[in-house]
Amino acid sequence: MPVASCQCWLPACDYDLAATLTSGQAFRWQPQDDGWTGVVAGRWVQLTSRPDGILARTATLQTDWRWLADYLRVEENLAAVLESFPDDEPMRAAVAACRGLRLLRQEPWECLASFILSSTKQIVQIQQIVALVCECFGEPLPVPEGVALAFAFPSPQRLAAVTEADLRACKMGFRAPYLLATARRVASTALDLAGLSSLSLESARAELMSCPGVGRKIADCVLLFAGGFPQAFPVDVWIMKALQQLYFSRRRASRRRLEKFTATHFGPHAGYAQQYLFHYMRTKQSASSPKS
DNA sequence: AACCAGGACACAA
DNA sequence: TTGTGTCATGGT
Repeated sequence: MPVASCQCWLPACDYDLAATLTSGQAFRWQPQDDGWTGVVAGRWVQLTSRPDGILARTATLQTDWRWLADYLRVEENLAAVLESFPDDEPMRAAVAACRGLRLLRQEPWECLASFILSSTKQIVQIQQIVALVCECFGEPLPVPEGVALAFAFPSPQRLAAVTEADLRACKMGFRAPYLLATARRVASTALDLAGLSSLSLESARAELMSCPGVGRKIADCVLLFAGGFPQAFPVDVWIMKALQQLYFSRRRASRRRLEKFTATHFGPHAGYAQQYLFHYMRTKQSASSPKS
């Protein structure tokens, strides 16, 4: 049966939708026509960038669009965030190169599961694995006519009920037992993801790190991208490279020293600054690398 | 065709 | 505390 689609206009200035959706924080967005399609809060969505806002389209009737405005954080004052960054050369360069890049507010479970799958994988591969997991175990969603099938991200209960072999069939390799064990922890309510935001940064981080396959970096990704902790500062290989060559050139700082630096130097929106550095390093490299 | 990817973990020294 | 090997897969 044909599904009536529904549209909404979200005003937003200085919002680089493409950079935001491809900057390695969310893994379910794919380009389609002149916009992007994905799944937010269990709904198929198509987003199209406009000079002064974002055009959103869903497959079913929506009376309240807060779920999407919250996800996109369209109400956030980006100028205030950028002004809180340290006034140094690396941050000036990153902001100049990535202006309009935003942080999203994702659902904790999908974010946690996705980043467990992210370890030692390129962003393209993470997208493929996550897509497979959704196709295999997620509930099918209503989509407009003529649009490819879409699936919800599978619940922790659903993943807790599958086998490690089922997960390995999704090409996730050694991450399969990690995802399975964590899904079972969340499904059994041994880990309360919704309650993380009421904890201190340190306590919330410790809670996440009690999950198998979740170390400091993945925990900080979940805290920053879904937990509402603006000071969480995930350090991956790109950020490490940025810190070494932009802030500690040839001084070989200790891990303890780097930890203190990332926790103090970048201000109250350190996680935002981190995302700018991350995207800056990645796009800078691909721009200078030869293409076939 | 090597090298490396939004790491975590057990185990050296 | 910091260094190394291992894990699985495939993009560049």
